[in-house]
Amino acid sequence: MGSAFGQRLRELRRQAGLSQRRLAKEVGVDFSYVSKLENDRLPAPSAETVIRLAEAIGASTEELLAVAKKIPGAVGDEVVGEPAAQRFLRMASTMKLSGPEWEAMVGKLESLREKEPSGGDEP
Amino acid sequence: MGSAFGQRLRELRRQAGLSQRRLAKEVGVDFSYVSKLENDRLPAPSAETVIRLAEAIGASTEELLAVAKKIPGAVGDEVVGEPAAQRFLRMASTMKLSGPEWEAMVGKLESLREKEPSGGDEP
DNA sequence: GCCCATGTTGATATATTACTCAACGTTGAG
DNA sequence: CTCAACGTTGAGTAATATATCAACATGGGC
Repeated sequence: MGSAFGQRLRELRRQAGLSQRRLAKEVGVDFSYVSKLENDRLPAPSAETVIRLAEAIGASTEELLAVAKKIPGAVGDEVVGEPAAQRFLRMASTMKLSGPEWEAMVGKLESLREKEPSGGDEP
Repeated sequence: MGSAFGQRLRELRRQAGLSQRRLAKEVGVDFSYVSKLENDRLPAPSAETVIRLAEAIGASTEELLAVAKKIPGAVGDEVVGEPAAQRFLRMASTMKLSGPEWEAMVGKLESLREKEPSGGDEP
């Protein structure tokens, strides 16, 4: 199982009509690096570089981060400070949550705060 | 902003009645490493070492992982492959979820699968 | 034929992570 | 005193992450 990152990057770059060199220049990396990424000769780049790549080719940062299996440092650092967050992640991992299930959890997250903050802590 | 990891590790180790050398031996690291960790002279260890430390001192792995701000590789790799998971994490991060809110999300996770699988398509 | 834009490859560089090793200081028991 | 267990410190190492640089190959346009 290759990382699939390279293949997807190549697809998206071509859809954007960019050469490797042009893309590389826009995101600020060496063009040969892009080539190696597309051929899976090197592991996926840092989350920050993945994000710049996604932006340059007009793709979803979340999709590209997902295929790269990277978490932006800021997000990770912010999230993991709570023991309950650790529990949540471990459970989600062992349950192997599907995409739709994750979507459902996003929905729960939204509803967490959009309902009246009247003071009660459980509905 | 010290990492707080060192202080907590020291507390827990003392509660467990272990010397630095004894603990180090049990988890398989050098004793001087434990000393530096407790004095915040070095950043928190890898998630795997944090877990072994927690086990050796009889503490909650989740608490120690949380103060170390580390995610076990297995968990991270499992979780981040879904774009929706990336969205979830980013939202959770910007919302700065509190402990109780994370607990609530754990509850949602549990209820996700314990309710009748009415249309089950796999045995 | 020559150029030049594109893509590929091998060797190498730099930073960070995650530690170890050797030496030194302190304190209480015998 | 001395020695033994405990703790602290400075320097160094090994592995991984994250790339760069120089060189080469290919195909289309003039």
